[in-house]
Amino acid sequence: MATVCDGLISPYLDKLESRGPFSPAARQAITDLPAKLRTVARAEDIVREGDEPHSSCLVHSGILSRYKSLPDGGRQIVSFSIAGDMVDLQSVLVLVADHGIRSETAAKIVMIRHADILRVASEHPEIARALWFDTLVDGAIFREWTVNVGRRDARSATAHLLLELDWRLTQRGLTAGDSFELPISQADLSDALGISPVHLNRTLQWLRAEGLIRTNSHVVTVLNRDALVALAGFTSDYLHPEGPRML
Amino acid sequence: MATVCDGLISPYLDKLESRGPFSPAARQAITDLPAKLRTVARAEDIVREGDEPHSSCLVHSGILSRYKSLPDGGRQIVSFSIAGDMVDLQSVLVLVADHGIRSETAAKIVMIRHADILRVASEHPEIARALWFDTLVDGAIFREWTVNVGRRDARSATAHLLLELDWRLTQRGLTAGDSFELPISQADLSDALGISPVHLNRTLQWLRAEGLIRTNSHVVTVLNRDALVALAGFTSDYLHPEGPRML
DNA sequence: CGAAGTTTTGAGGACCTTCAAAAGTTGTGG
DNA sequence: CCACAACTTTTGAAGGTCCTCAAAACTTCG
Repeated sequence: MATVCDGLISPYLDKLESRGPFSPAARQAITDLPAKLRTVARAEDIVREGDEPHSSCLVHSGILSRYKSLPDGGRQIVSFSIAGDMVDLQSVLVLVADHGIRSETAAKIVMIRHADILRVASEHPEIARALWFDTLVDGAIFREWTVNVGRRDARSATAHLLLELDWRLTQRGLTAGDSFELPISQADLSDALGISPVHLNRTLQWLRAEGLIRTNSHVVTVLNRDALVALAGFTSDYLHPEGPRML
Repeated sequence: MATVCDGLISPYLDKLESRGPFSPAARQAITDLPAKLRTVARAEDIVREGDEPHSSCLVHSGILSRYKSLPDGGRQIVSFSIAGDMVDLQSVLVLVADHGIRSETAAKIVMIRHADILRVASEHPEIARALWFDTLVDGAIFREWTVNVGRRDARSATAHLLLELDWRLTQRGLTAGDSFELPISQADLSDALGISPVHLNRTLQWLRAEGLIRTNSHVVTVLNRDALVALAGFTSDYLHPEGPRML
């Protein structure tokens, strides 16, 4: 189930370096982080609310969700994590998990111990800054998500979610032209949008009928990007591709 | 308009120290941060989307909001900041603001330059860790906000917002028994809840009629806390009063 | 091929919105 | 200190978005 390998961190290192260079020493410290690869099935809980995890995880492949549960059994997904994302940097400093992490698809994840993350962060201020920045972009995504469920109707919210995923997947080279895989059921997607599965289904039908998207067995194709962007009111600004302030 | 004074940082220092002690040197470094007091009127923009601010601000008194605007003129408030909160730690590392900051009431704010924050953070790893933790709690509040607008109906969402404010104000000693001041118009509150002003008005009337709260010229009194907590599904866990992991 | 899960369809109803106007409150200047 | 203007809260009514329940059609997988 869990094996120790080299090079497991490189997707995350790539992501951090796309935002600015590291010194050779810092680069090496990240590469040398002890990491364990773990394979998880679809719909598996990785962290439950109330847990006190001792590791963060990096997505190697697949899609994870971060979600909060409600007393009535409802679930609100607050973000999706894709390959190259460090999930739950939160738990490095916050002892008790206030939200759950679950695999929405079968996935491979890389476990990295908090103690090791804290060590490299304190030894290399540039790493501390990169991790802090990553946390800040996380926050920006949460804010946009709030706008999505709070102020956009189902059509533009759905369009916005698809465009965010498309944009982030493209950043990692995980799209093929205007198409990307999204092997997530409508029921789970509706938990991300704060709407009912039935209504999401009708919304998707409308997006297809308008010629904005096509879906084929969990492959989404953007057919009319301009119209979709206009409907969603999407800009990638909040994802901060420009990277952190450099000193 | 702007004056340099001593002791302006102490409310924030108190907040950070409530989560764990600092070394004397770190404590002094925070106290010595150059700060300027600024008085702002109600409904004044402090940061606009697209700005590149060079300072973060600490709330000395009053309430600020962080919000995102929509193409159609709509507005979604994603959090309120009260006395002792450091607002926009985000902009320390993120150059371009992806959201606005506005005074919801008349307020006094303390401006602290990013360069100074970065300096003390890099000189004192314990400060860097405290600021990172603060950012993580910020993220937790955004997530809960997403749940509020996404999965709770107007009644429980409103109850939840009031309880969050009550809890945070109590932490700072800004409540009087079960009452606290909330000098914010219903129109602005509805922007925080993602509902229309008219519907918020009816929701507040319902909360009053049920005997859960009383409102008197912008003073909110919690009359039946147990029922309000049950309605909202509120716990303070996500606000992480326990503080960060200690090494 | 059967079982389990997922998507789709239908219908009725609840929640929330919009528009418009009245009633109440606050702030300011004469 | 009152009068007026501006703003905020409240009320009413009609309509749209979205929800729930329930069942049928379609996929996927063992």
